[in-house]
Amino acid sequence: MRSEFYAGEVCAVARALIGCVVRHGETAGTIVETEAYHEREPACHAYVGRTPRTITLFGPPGLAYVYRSYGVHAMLNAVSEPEGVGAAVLIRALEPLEGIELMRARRGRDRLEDLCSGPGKLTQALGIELGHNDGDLRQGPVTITPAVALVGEITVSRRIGITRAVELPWRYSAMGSRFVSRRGSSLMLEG
DNA sequence: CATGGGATTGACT
DNA sequence: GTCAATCCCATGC
Repeated sequence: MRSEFYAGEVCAVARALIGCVVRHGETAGTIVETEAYHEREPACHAYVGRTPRTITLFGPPGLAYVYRSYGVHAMLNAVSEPEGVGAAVLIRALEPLEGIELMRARRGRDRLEDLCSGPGKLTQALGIELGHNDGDLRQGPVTITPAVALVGEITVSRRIGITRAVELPWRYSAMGSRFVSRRGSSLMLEG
């Protein structure tokens, strides 16, 4: 991934990440669902400004922002937009690609569709933890690399699981993929 | 220092 | 459909 890739407008980055590959150790998956978050809207953690929690979001583009959700799950984001702007793309679902047996062991599930079809599931399947916060997604240990296969049509819809700025159509998913997360509005606002 | 709220998931009714 | 688990950290006193 070229270094300026993540410096672009966060929704463009979220769309462009569909089809790219997330890898950690021997596990990897193709991104099929993302959401964009930006400091100017209240659903974004960076909305409150720079705090110990959000400082990574204001760092250079291409960093991993990993935080704990509901005290249980780790969430993986790609810091986007130029340094100084708090924005990131939440990686919400992957199509399992490599290390599937290890994913099954970590998840305690067998079905391929149950391994990475949600932001908390994919971090568990790939072994991504809070300690990966602030890491460089171009260097590893957690990496994102460009799409290898042709990327099909992308569906745009509203973000899932938030209570503020719910109207923004900032969720992107691979049309027809059986590996996307299942919850939330299925309203399609754009092809 | 005490409190409260999640960018979720899985089990259960 | 409902609900608890569980912890980081922003906020307010």
